[in-house]
Amino acid sequence: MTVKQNEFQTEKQVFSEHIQKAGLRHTAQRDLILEIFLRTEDHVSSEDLYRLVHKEDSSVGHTTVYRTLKLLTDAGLAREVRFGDGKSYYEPHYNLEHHDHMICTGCGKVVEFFSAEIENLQDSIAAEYGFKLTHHSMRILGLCGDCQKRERELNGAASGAQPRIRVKSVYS
Amino acid sequence: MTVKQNEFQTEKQVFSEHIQKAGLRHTAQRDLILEIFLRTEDHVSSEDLYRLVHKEDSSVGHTTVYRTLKLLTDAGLAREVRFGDGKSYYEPHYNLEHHDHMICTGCGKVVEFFSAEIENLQDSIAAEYGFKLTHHSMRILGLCGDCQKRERELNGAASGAQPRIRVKSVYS
DNA sequence: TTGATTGCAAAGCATTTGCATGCTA
DNA sequence: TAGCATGCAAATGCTTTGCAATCAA
Repeated sequence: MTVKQNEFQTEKQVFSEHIQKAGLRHTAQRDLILEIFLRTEDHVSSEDLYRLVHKEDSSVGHTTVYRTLKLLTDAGLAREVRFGDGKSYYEPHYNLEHHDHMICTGCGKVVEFFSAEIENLQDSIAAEYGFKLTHHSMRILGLCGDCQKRERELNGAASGAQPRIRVKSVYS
Repeated sequence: MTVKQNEFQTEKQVFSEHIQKAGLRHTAQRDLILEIFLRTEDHVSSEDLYRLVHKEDSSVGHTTVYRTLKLLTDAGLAREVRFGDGKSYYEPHYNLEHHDHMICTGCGKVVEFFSAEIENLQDSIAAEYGFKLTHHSMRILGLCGDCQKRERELNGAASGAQPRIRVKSVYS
């Protein structure tokens, strides 16, 4: 494969350790899937990742990608997010600052953001109810600037659903 | 049917108006589904609501419940929430103060809470990115007090997944 | 050698859709 | 009467599972 050997050393190590601790096995498929997953930006669905992996090694099946994404999530290397379309998306998680998502209902654009104040408030709310917070997800749905503009231009014409586009994320 | 006639007058009116404005039709099924939906507490899945409705009128089909829940959402009477198990849940929305959810990953208990500070922060974040916020959802996942206790008692025994129980909500 | 892992195909779910029939306006 | 609504059955789309073959340790 065409993958550089010394990228993502830490993540690979975390993965190896998780595999050993859990008594699982090291396989070429898992390596490849991890490697390609770590190179993704934004949020990949299992299907997205499957296609990427399949391009490099067409012997890897859908099922393995599904199973490996769960494994990566368990290992703390991936985070599962849902945007409300019924699918699961995954994003590399390790050593990444936690963030939340704002999604445009017009074009599907996803903006990632982080707010320390909101994080703190979530902690105190959890504490208030005696919960030990493990993680959380927050989604803000709205219309992005472009879509507001487009809506003003169409003005009144039933705009219907725009094709769902996922653009490169914007970090705050 | 055994439904009291003067409950939920406002909601019924909102529904009627929505139906008229959209050029749709008034049917016995829609009335019954709305009526029963408004009497639910917590969050019902389409399946849950179907069973409740079916008990009163066994001629009502699954499909109609699905379609009516979407209609109620459009009319602003229902809110769709997802807890991450792949299903959609709905809760009566009209005239209810907005709230978010905290979910116990041990027993599935759902606590509803509201934080004005978080609401405000969400507004400013949306504004910062030029979004016109329409709605949002926030889920906090963690272990509730009881499950923490149970975990401490089992202490080390692989606890596995507890049966998923949905308890009556706690309002803040 | 042992048993975890894989990929295929099939099964499971929740949800949606096609279509003939029924019913509202 | 026109055409929206209904309910059934079938289709869809994502995810999971059963299983025989494969492969890591």
